[in-house]
Amino acid sequence: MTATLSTRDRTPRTRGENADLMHVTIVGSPIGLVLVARSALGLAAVLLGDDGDELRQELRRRFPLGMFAGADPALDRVAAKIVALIDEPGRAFDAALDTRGTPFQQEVWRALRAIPAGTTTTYSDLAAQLGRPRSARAVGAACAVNPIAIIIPCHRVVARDGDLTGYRWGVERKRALLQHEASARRDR
DNA sequence: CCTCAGTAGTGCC
DNA sequence: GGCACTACTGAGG
Repeated sequence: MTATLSTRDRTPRTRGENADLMHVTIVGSPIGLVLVARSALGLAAVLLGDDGDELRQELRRRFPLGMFAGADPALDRVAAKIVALIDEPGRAFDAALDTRGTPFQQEVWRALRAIPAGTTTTYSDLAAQLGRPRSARAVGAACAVNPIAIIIPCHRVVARDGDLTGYRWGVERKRALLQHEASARRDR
């Protein structure tokens, strides 16, 4: 089927170029700091890290022309939901997303959202699922630039041999997320 | 354990 | 259009 993108479709060169305003906040969580950015269209970034300045730099790298403002009530609610989702991975998250990427990236990110908490898939399985069985490496590259951690659960993709391979925000964080999701599922 | 080739998508020139 | 990157994978040493 043809991908009908519910979010804005941008070419690589224009990614992040619109200079719209985003509200930004940084909150603490069991896995470190979480930067949350929200545009008028929805959640635009969830970045993980240990240092607030580094998180702000990463946000700037991803949205070179973005204009950033402090927290607002809608953003606070979304941030609280995200932290809750880290604690209870099975929880639903229904807020709108403003994902910006190439059509291929959008496809990959959409597929990632269908991976249930407590389970994993592999880069090659995901590629096959998208009808591109030889694109495992490209899938990995798309995961690596996922702008919305946790909500787009790229941490649930592992190598075919079970190795965690990589995680934009640290393999140790990926391991922690997966272990917590596995145990949360057992507890149900 | 290692290297290597084949591979698709992306970004920079 | 070219070229050098990847969070890949399977084969071979």
